[in-house]
Amino acid sequence: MPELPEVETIVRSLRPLLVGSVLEEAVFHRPDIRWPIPVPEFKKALEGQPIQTVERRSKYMLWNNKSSVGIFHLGMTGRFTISDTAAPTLPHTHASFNFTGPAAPFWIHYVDPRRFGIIDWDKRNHLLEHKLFRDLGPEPLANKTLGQHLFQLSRGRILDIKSFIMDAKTVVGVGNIYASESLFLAKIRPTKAAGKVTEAQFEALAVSIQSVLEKSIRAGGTTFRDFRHTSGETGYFAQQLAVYDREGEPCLVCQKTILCIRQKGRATYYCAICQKA
DNA sequence: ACATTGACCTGGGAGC
DNA sequence: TGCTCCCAGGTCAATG
Repeated sequence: MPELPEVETIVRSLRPLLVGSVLEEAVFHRPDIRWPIPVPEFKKALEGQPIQTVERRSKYMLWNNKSSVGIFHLGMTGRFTISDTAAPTLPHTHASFNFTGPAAPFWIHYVDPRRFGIIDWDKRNHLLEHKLFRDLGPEPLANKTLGQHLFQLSRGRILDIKSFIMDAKTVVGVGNIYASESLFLAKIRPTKAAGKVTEAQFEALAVSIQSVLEKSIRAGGTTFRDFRHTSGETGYFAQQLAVYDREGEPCLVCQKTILCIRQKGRATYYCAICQKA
């Protein structure tokens, strides 16, 4: 499932295709995924108009036309496929979007077996007040003050640092894989209370979050079970993971066994030797 | 305000 | 082979 690097990779691959193309028709094969899709409103706002920009905010992909924005979240198992036909090629295809433009007409299919994803829309100038966007924290990439932001926001918090950085109100885009990976890189124990993490540790953590996300984007995103690029290739960042999904295997730094614990029901991987503080 | 838990779904793999 | 159980990359809503 897509974390931030996967969504960024998908956005970069779809952008050249979509920008300047006209969304002729949006077809919804079922009216609800995670939540009901506002089908008539979406069609009215997006159909018949050229896409001006395609961007990512948090793990959402946004299709902007002159006045409206289409909002897409891929949940845990979502993907887009590109096709030259209207017929869905995969099971669990919940929506299909027909584009015309400079090149031949094409269809983008939205596929999400588990239906944890979201399709919505808003007026472009209202997006920041949208329920899904108004409480989001800052983007982690190209953010020079991330360390300070995390430090100040964490004072007094007893929540463990791993859950703290996974909360999108703290900072967006740090999912379960990259939370474990960045804490390992920064040598911070995942169970430590966020409020006890020092300013210097947060500076190191900010650097680690950024480097692990950027490295994954360069590699085309992590792939485990569900994520594929729109073109169908798998990403290959998984080969570079230091601790995630490596329970029982030796730490790449000290050779001690990698441990797996649960925090808020989610698996956390770490090295007890390298992550003492 | 903050912390914790449950809920939403399907599919794949492990174990019997 | 077939059944059951457990797990999965997210995040919102409801509850203390």
